[in-house]
Amino acid sequence: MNNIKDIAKLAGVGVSTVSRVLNNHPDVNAETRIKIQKIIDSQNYIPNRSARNLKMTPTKNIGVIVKGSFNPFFSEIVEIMEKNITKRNFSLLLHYNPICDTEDAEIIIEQVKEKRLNGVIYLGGNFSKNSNSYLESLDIPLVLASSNIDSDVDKNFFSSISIDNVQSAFEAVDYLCQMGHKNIGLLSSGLIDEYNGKLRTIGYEKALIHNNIPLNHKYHRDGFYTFDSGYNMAKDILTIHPEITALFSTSDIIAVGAAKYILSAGRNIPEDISIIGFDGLEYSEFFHPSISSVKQPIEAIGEKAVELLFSNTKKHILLQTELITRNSVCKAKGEKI
Amino acid sequence: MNNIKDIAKLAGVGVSTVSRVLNNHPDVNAETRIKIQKIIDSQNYIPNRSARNLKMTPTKNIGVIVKGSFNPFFSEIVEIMEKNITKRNFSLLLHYNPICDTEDAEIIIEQVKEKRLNGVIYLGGNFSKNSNSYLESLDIPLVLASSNIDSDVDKNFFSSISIDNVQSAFEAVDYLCQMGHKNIGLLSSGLIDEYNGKLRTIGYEKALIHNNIPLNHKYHRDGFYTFDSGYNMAKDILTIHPEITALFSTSDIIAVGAAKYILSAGRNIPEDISIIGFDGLEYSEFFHPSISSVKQPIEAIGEKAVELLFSNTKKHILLQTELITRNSVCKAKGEKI
DNA sequence: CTGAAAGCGCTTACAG
DNA sequence: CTGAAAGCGCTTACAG
Repeated sequence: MNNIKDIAKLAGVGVSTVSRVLNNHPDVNAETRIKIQKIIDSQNYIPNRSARNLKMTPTKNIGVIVKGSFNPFFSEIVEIMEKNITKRNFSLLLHYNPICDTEDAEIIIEQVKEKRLNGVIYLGGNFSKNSNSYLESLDIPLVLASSNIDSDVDKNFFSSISIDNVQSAFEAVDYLCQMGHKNIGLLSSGLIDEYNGKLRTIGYEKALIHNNIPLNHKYHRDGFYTFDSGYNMAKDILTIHPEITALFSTSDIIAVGAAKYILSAGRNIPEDISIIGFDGLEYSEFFHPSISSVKQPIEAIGEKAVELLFSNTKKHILLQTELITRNSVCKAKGEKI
Repeated sequence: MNNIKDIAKLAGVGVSTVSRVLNNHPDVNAETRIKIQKIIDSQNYIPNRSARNLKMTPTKNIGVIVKGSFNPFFSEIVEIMEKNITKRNFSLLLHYNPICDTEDAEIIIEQVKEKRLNGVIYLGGNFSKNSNSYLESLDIPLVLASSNIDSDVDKNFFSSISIDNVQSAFEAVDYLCQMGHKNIGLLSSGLIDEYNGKLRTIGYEKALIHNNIPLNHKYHRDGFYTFDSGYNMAKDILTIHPEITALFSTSDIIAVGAAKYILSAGRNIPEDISIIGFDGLEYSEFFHPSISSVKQPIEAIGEKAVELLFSNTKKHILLQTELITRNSVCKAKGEKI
């Protein structure tokens, strides 16, 4: 595999001229350009990006770093960001940060150095006290979107955007209460996502209190973001507590797993058990019956994040969600319609 | 943000010594090492990976490049590869190649140069005649897994592993025939994945012929890998052809969308319509009723790909799939059990 | 319009 | 055990 010197030699020109052709600089003689381009093509020459990054002065690159790899929720947000970043004549450089034990804040610095970024949007991830020193040393704008930010993180060095987890969960559970449900189970993602799990649990509890329903910690299960986990949590809680008539789940995947258990056990949704999920993904819509869900404002997250990045101010925004009612919730038995 | 020179100056040592600490080289005085490490930590210094890549001689790096971003099917395969690569004391460097108009083969060269890879496994993607010159110039082992490889690609420069699409589809549709179905609709992903769509269509047709059922091209719909597409194709085909009693879908996502339509229309699965998906994903298992599916040999793909990479031979392997029967298929009406 | 040279931030023989 | 120097493959002023 050859480098720019080989190409220059083959073309009988200097490396600078080859570089100019590579980068579409205007001041190259037309014939020379064609000659060089032919050699580049025939050799299948591809410049080494590491060398390029090392030398190039930052040119309108926004890094979008996604924590975890296969999350359909983030995938849609990235698409929206792409549009909004390109609109401003910047490029989006996407990086997936696999779940590992390196600090998320550290990854940001690493990517900024490696790719000479002019700004970073980080999707997801966890930021704690340990992040502070990294974030402080960053000299370009940073926006954290849907990230878990501990209360001891210094918020002066970045902007952030997320949903009001407590309020969102409150609305969903309050709706269940208004439909007459009193024994409402909570299936949370607490084992894998303590942050969101906890906030949504608080919303759940607030809704019960608001409706004068005593809290019962036995109605709370913690699990993972998997169908399986939802299935098993539902099986467990509904077997032990047959008096439960509704389930609030902190994720659609968990809700689908739970719904699958309910139907498999020969019971009906919503007649026997009402259920609400969280995220508003297609999973829940295409389950049968379609599962009601708290829809995350995907578009707004994508747009606002880019807007914040370019705004030269540090802001921390909480977005509202929307409760999508589909066919998985009905009045509790004995309640009048 | 500082570089290795700054650290060296701060520590009062040469850059080489800092580099040695960074790379855990043994021959550094213990005290010096501690002193330098302290400064590295306090400065939150992170080496520039571009510079590193540029200089470092290749050291046991295997690149795994995934085409397209959010595919749960690939996600599991990557996990298995990770285990098998680490077992051999190599590291897996993951790269997601977003769908764009750059040749997949070109991306391989680019990544090899940028990251100094010792081998590449490419998951998915398309390889045509245009790929030949790139693949030829590659001087490290390459394995294409689940990729679409045109017949005019020169197979002497890489190994490959994929499933027997024709046979897999044949088995699924043959099973449908044996259950007495004669009017079998085909919902294919042909609009977005011509390659797999075509091969699975051939398997479908072979099965019908094998069972003396005349082909009817009106029973064939092409769409995308989305729930929505499956829903709409099912709606269309079942409305126009009420005589259809079974559906074969070339993807689980399409199958779930189709199943959702069937149930939404007030019809039953499998009593009114039988349905089989493809891939064996959790989507289909957790739908209610669980949808039968052609399961891809995920483990085998992951293991064999790594094995081939390290084997020093060029081989092209076709793996068998397994038809998982769940609750979405029954005998056609009028057929005796 | 073109080329020689400096330098991006590292690593690694080499000499000590 | 340590440091000065060369060089990875590019880009970009600079001089012509």
